[in-house]
Amino acid sequence: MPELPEVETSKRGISPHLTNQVVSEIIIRQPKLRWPIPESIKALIGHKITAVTRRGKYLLLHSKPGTAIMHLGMSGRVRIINKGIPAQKHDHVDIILSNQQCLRLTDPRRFGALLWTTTEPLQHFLLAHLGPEPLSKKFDADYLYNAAKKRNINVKQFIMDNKTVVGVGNIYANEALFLAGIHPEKPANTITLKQYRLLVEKIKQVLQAAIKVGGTTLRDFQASDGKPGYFKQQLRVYGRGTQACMTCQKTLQEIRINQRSTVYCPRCQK
DNA sequence: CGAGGGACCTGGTTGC
DNA sequence: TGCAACCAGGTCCCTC
Repeated sequence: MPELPEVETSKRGISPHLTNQVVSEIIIRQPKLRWPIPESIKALIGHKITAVTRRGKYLLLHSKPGTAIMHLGMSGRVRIINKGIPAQKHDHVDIILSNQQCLRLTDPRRFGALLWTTTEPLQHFLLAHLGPEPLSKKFDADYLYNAAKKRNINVKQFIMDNKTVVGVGNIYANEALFLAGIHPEKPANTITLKQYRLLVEKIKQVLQAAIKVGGTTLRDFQASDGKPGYFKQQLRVYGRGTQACMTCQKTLQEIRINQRSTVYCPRCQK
C-alpha cells in the first residue's frame, strides 16, 4: 500500500483524532509483525499523545514517556474507529483512547512494524540513517548529484534507496523518471547535474500532487477515513506496461529492476 | 565500503 | 472448479 503520499495522508487523517487524547488501553492481537511488538509499548497507557509526526514512511506517536514508531509495510493501514467495533482478520493492534475512539492497525502481509522507544526517536536504529525528506530544501540537485558520484547502480534503485532520499517507492520512482525523461537503468553516476535538477523537481512534483489527492489506491489502500486515493488517475507509466506512451504514443516497456516492476518509454526516456 | 539477492507474510489474479 | 505459480505499495540483512 503505502508510499510517502499514502503515509502522509494517513498521518493527516489520524493526527487530529489522536493529538491531546489520552490512551486508555492497547490491545495487541498479533504481535508478530516485521519485528515483535514490544510489551513495553503499554507504557503509553494513561498518557496523552502530544503529537503525530512522520519521518520517511514512519509514523511517530509522541508522548511524555516515549514514542511509538509505526511502519505500514506493503499492506498496512490505520483507521480511526469507535472502540468496540469487532476486529476483523488482520486487525493486529488497537490503541484505544479515553474518548472511546480507537486507532486500529491492519496489515495482512505483516511487513509493517510497531515499536517503542524512550529515547530520542530520530536516533532509533530504523530512523538514524535515513536520507533527507524529499519535500525538504535539503533534497536538491546538488545533494543528489554529489550522492550519486560513488554509486554505480541504476538511477531507479538509487532514488528508491532510503539512504539517498526517503519516501520514493516503486510507483513514484517510475513516474518521476518518466516525467524527467531519464531511463531507469541509467547508472546514477552518469547523470548530469542538469538532469538531476529536473529529476528532483519531478520527484517533488509527483509526491505533492499525490498527497493533494490522498495518495494512490491500487488494490486496498484507503485513507484513515476509508476514502480511496485518487492519484491512480494521474499515473503516466506505472501499471501501463505495453500501453502507448501518453506523450509520444510509442509502446511503453515493462522490465524488472531489483525484482520490482519498472515501466518506461523507450523514446522519451534516455 | 558498495552491489545483489534472499527473506519476511498474505491474498488476489492468472493460467493450466 | 482446483490448484500451483506468480505478483503486489517495503526494506532489512547477509554474502560477496
